[in-house]
Amino acid sequence: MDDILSQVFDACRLARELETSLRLSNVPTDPHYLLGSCEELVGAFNEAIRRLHAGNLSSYPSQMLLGEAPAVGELIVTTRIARMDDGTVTRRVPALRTGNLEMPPDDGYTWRKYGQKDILNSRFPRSYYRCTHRSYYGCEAKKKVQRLDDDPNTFEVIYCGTHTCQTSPTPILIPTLVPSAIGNNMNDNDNDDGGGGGHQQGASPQSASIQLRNWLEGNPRSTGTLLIPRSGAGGSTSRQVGQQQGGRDIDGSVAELADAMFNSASSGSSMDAIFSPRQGSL
DNA sequence: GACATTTGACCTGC
DNA sequence: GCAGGTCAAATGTC
Repeated sequence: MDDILSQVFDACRLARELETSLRLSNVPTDPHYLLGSCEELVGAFNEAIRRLHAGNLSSYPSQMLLGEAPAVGELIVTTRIARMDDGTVTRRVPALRTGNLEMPPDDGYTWRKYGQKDILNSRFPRSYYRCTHRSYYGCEAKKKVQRLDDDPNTFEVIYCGTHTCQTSPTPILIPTLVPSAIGNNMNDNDNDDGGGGGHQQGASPQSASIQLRNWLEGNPRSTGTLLIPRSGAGGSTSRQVGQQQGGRDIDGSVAELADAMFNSASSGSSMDAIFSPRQGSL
């Protein structure tokens, strides 16, 4: 398994190198260079996928293999979901092995941490988050995140309230670096929330993240399987998606692009144009 | 400067 | 009184 992780890390490293290269470049990027870089990226991820399908899936923790068999290109994180009478939803989310174990896998929303509390008889503190857009949209969504005592690699995430920020009529502008990986899904979601899914700040990865989240919620809700749209290896370490400062995150991270590409695969989106759709080989 | 996290203090319900 | 949840000032990051 380590070699697979190494391969994934390598692919992420390539993505970051490309990102850095693009950021440092003040001149229009050579299409041939871009093509070569993207092909190298895709090749690296494909290699990781190939190795995963070469029989290594059995090394996953059993809880990550619940539900349907993964499609090619899918980043699989399976959760156990419990819906309470009071409207709260509790999810047990395995920490991504390639990510920061101190952080729960991103769920596509943008959260602002407002408190942390040591809980009686718990080894790990509980963190309290509210939607970043509370002040703008009055979004009352909150979540509590706590690592399990008996399984520090698993987070218990308790969602309270629903997001209202996504219903803003403001159209989403996708970062230029993410032209199609998100766009296909965006159309799907426009049907779901009335052309919404809108968010502030125009073209930001945050918007892309919300789009991903919208798609994700529309997909696996009945299966108890949650596809976390982003791995810790893809970018942020101490922050979650989009929690960079306003305007500054306009540079779509190539690593995020890679993640978006990865996670878009199962919906038959543009990922299919990159990775062969459900290649059947497993 | 704007917005993030941290963390001790405060509030509330049991 | 205690534990969980929230507030808000201090501080950090970009």
